[in-house]
Amino acid sequence: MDVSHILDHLNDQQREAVTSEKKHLMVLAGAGSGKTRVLVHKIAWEVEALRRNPASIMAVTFTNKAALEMRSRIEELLETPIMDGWVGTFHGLAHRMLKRFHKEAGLSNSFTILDSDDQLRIIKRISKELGFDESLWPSRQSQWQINAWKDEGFRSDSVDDKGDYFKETINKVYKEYEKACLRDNLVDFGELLLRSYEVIKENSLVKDFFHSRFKSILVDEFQDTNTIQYNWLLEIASAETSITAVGDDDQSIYGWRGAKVENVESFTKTFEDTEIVRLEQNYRSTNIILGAANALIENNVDRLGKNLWTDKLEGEPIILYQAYNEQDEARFVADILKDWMNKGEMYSDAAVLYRSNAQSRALEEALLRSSIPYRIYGGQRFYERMEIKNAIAYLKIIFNNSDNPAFERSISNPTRGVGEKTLAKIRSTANKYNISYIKASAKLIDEGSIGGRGGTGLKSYLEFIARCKEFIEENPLSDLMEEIIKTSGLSAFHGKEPGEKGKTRVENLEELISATTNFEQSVREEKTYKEIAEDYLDMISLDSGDRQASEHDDAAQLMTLHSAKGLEFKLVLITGLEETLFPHGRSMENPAQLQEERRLCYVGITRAMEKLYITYAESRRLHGSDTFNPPSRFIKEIPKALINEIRPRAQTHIPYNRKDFKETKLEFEDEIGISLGQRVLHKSFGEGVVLNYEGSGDSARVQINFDQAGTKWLVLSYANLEKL
DNA sequence: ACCTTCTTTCTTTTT
DNA sequence: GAAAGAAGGT
Repeated sequence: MDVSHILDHLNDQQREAVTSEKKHLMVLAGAGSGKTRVLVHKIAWEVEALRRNPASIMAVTFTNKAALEMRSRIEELLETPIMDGWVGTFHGLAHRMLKRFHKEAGLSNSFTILDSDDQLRIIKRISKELGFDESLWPSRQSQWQINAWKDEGFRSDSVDDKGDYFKETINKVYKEYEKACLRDNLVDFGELLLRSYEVIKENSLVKDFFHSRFKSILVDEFQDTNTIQYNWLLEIASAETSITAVGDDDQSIYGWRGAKVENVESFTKTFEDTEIVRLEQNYRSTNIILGAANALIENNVDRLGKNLWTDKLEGEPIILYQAYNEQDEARFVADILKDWMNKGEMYSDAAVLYRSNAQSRALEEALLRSSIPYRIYGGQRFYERMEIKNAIAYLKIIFNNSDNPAFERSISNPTRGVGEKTLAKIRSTANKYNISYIKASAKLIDEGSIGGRGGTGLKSYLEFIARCKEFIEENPLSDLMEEIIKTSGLSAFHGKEPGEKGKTRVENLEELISATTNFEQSVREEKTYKEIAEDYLDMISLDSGDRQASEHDDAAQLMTLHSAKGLEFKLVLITGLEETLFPHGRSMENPAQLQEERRLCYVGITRAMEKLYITYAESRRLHGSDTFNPPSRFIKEIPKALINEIRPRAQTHIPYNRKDFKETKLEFEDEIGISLGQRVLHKSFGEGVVLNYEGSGDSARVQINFDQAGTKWLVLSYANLEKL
């Protein structure tokens, strides 16, 4: 067969990667160097040149979106649909494995996937039952720690908590949480991976299945793998399996949620027969933009090393704008976008990036004022909305009696007189007889042990669920969905919430009905109504829907730097480059975290194809008070020659806040005797400049940027500062 | 069970 | 300054 078409449009490095004959392959793919291209072509190469069965290839990604894109690009290149291919996300593939081998995994065939909301609710209950004070031991924190342990591969009995009071305490919650999950057949996201890792490791039948089937595993965004994902991959691979890992250590920005860049290095060390290919030619950005990115990232140590180059034009200089405050910054952004459009460009080719979501408000207001259409990424996703989750809970309980979280959610939304007390009764009965909550409720009703409001409500609920079960035998999913939303009283319940909120909720519920209609129409095979509904539930359990609004309008894109990864835009504006904001204050002390911030900045810069703007504000209203932060250190790390700095125009543009600034400054000076910007001397930290303050009297604290020691908050009455 | 008021917190986010 | 969550009152 002629396979040249696979190699035709690749550069030397890309071709080297695709045709590499070593057993394993590590592709260090710089931003915009065509990494997905290599991944897709590598698969095509294995199928067409090496004559591998497509079913023997596994391709793993992190997001559903990436998996979908990879699949369709492979199909496009091979000109044939992949029928039984294991192309998907880590969690999706682990889920598939656990469904197939549920017996071996010690799960029932209808285990429930717990999202983080449900997980938190269960942890809260356990924490309470153990008598922990929520304010001392916040459940959120316990949840975080438990998930971190799972990501590291620890079960509660293997956690090393000896002598660590904090860990010992949370591990008590973990232990109970494990029990509860086991009893109710609940599997959280971390558990999908941990459990499937354990099964394949310990069960030879499962191991044989994977080892004999998969000859090649390809992993995207390898720098984002955490410990359990890495080990999971190593378990799935047999001694004969070749692994292709594609990643970029410079774009590792998820260390805070357990991702280990070190996996890149340990992979090449563990497997001797690994070819390392660097993709360094960038097809995206101008020379100037790339120069800035390269110079910035040079400041990180521990890099694997890589220097992007391009044969594109120099391009225009990067523009740096110093704004008075966040409003001025936003206005500037709006002006630039207007200009962009007036030059005949599309808004949708422009992105405005920021470090944290809170920054979007000022930008949105300015864009709204200038009537610039924008689309904002972030915020809640469709299947995470409360009203949607409530409706879905009904669907879940109809198809799975033992889905206790779905029972709890549906029984109390809408409220029907069944409160905490009745629920406690149901829970204890269920535990006593080892039955599901819904069976326990039926039992209690039959026994007549629940009377009054609770009894009536519970009874009609059970009848409703029973009716729905019959309904789906003869009717499509979308009709059932409509029945649930209308007849259960959910629509009315959410509709009477105050203000716009209630209206949107009802609209979303309507939207859910059409979502199910769409799903039905996309099903190709002959399936019963019931099967389609079950597929739908499976689909949404690992895909929380889109987070963006209407696709079609020509709108400027607003998003955090994190969500910009993997995207590209002709015009990029990175806003809020101020110390404490970006790099974020919480990451400034720790060198590893600071490097991650720098990589985040690198990701931001490398999103730009043609034109890059960087802005920062002298003063910014944050958490209700004005802050004055110096420009980000990242700005200084970009060579001056690549930057064109522009300052605000006429003084008349000075906004009101400027006045407030002076007033607070004066007040503060009167009271405390120190003003912002004042240089001071501290006994141990040396010289520094006052950046910010809060509080008054004895509790007043000042933030000082010391020349040597960095930025610190000090209580003024103890600091003994000397004015210089 | 529901509503109101107070307190607390304020990075990033996929599955 | 605002949103979310807890606590307390009806």
